[in-house]
Amino acid sequence: MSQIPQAVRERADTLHQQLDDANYQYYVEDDPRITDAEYDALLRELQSLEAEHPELKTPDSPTQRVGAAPAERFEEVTHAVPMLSLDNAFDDAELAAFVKRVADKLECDGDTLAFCCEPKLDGLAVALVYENGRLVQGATRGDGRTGEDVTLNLRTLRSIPLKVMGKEYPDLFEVRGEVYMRHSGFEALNARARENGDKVFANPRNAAAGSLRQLDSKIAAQRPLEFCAYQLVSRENKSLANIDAPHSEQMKWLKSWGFRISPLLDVVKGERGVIDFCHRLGEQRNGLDYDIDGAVIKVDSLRDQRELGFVSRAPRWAIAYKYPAQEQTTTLNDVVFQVGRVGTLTPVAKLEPVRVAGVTVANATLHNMDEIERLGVRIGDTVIVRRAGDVIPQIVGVVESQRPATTRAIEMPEHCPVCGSQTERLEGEVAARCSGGLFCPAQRKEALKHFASRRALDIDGLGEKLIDLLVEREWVKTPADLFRLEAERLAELPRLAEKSANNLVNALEAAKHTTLARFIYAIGIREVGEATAASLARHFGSLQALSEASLEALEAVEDVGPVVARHIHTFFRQPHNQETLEDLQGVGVTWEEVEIAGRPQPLAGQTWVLTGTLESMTRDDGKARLQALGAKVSGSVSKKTAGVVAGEAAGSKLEKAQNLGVEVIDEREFLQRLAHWESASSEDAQPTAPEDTP
DNA sequence: CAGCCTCGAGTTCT
DNA sequence: CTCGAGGCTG
Repeated sequence: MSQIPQAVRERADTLHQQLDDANYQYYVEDDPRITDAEYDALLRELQSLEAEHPELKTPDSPTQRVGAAPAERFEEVTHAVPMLSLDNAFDDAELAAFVKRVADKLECDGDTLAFCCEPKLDGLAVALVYENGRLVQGATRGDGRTGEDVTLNLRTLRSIPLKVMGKEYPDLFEVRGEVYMRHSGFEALNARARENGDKVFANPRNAAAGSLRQLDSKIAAQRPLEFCAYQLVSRENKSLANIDAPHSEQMKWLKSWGFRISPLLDVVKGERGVIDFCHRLGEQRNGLDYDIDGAVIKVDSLRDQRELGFVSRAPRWAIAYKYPAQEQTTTLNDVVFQVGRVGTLTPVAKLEPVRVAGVTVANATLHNMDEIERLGVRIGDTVIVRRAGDVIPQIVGVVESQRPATTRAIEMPEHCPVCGSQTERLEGEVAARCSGGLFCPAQRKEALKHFASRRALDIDGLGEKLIDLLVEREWVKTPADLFRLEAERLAELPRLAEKSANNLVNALEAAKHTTLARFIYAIGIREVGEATAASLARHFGSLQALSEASLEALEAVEDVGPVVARHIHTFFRQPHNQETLEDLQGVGVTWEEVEIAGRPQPLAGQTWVLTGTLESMTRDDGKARLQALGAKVSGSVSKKTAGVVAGEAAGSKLEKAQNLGVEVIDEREFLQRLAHWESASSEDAQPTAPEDTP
């Protein structure tokens, strides 16, 4: 010891202190004072000093957060004070009942009773034991009575003080809290894993759990784990005079000792205060950088806590308020393959029905075989289902620890489940397809649905169920057959009374007159959607010209390259397609071949994007009016976008527009500009030309 | 040839 | 809405 020069020792102490302070500022105060690079430089300097003088290397040195040699297994730890679970409350009424129960038992006024409230982080509970201010043990909750000794892993968390700050603390105490991962850290971790081809984690909670249970603490050290304290358990009190201080007071001590506590922690009064806190937190929830699954409400007074005591395994003085889960686990019962309009086979998960964020989910798409492989999911597995900001449920992961012995692999069928044709997976493509074409009833149904859909011929009253029926009875094989349906015959169908049969026939009659663009879209050429169909209609002006166009002529059209040109070219040269097209014209389907032209188009060359909900019109109406002014209307924002119209509840597109500095206007401004543009463009228009919007 | 921009296709539940 | 892939541009 004595060989170490005084200056070196002092420098080491300073570095030690600076690094501890930096961790405290970053993790406890949320207020980084130095950059990551500066932190690393200080850490490296201390490491080199310690390398030269190993005596400087104390267990509480910041350099010791890098992890130690891998362990064989975790030792079992018995918690001196059991880590109990909490009762749950799922709504306001249950919160109110909790407050009343407590007030009645204490024989006091519930309205003035103080409760300490904080978010319930979605992570793993751990207990840290400090002796003489130094971290000596950290353990998982386990079953509440015994857990696993994960001290080496926990030492690597920079938000856990290895030595507590200040001087006033008990000789022996325990801090309980949650180990969790922030979204930002989780995303970065998964991005790295994806690059290295490693397994990605389904959610921050699983990532935190997996990281904490790493036997190699060097790996744990590289995981962005954090700790947030929620309770002080004093085992021995020699230096603190008032260990009976309210819970909220004790949380302040923890903070002063260098622990992170929730910045959202609040002391409130009575039922009103508790309920308001939970509602406020619910509103903040989506904006947080970490997952919470609810709030924890505790009676603040420790004396009251003691008086209330416990019922079986849960304290009477606390309750966990749980938000409806956005994520649930359930069993994957089966996987079926659905056949899409162009024959794409999509694996659909059949789930044991489970309530997720308010609705019961029984089906979820698995997209394709790549996704199945990525998830590593098998039939019979327990899977994690989420309904995030998006409404559509997705399977985000597998709970491998709960895999039964009898799971079955998911395999792409060799034959189409509907028509029995061979399936094929083209080189370089993710999807597999049924090769049956329109011979396959599933593809025929989907093609007809597409034909009748709103953006195509818009046949009112011809829904999914009816199409299924018509195809199964073989009344309809091609779109042209639709127009030969008769009301009396339709009325024979179950659940289709005379009135609706007549309505349908009328709707079919009305749909016969359409535009060239809609017609091209409706016939369902591969890779030809709404936008491409409109381009083709503008460019060729008639179906005749389009059907005779050479590959070169097709490629000259905007948005059409070799692949799409090939699809179009082939389509018009298939005999059955030619027949159907002739047949359609034969049964009286007509369209305007000449597109509206000649009117000035003030927005020519501009691309606009509509997002959110508009009050005075639908998005489609807005789109049509913009298009009539010469604008292109697209679904995604880029730096080439001329402007974005943001209605109510606009989401990611609005954000992207703001990031890219694209002009964003609200509905009022949009209406004013429309009026202006439309009047400007109608000045020169012929007086007889009607507006194409009401 | 890479990277950006757009379009097409598929999707759940009430 | 999101993903994947086709088309276009620098």
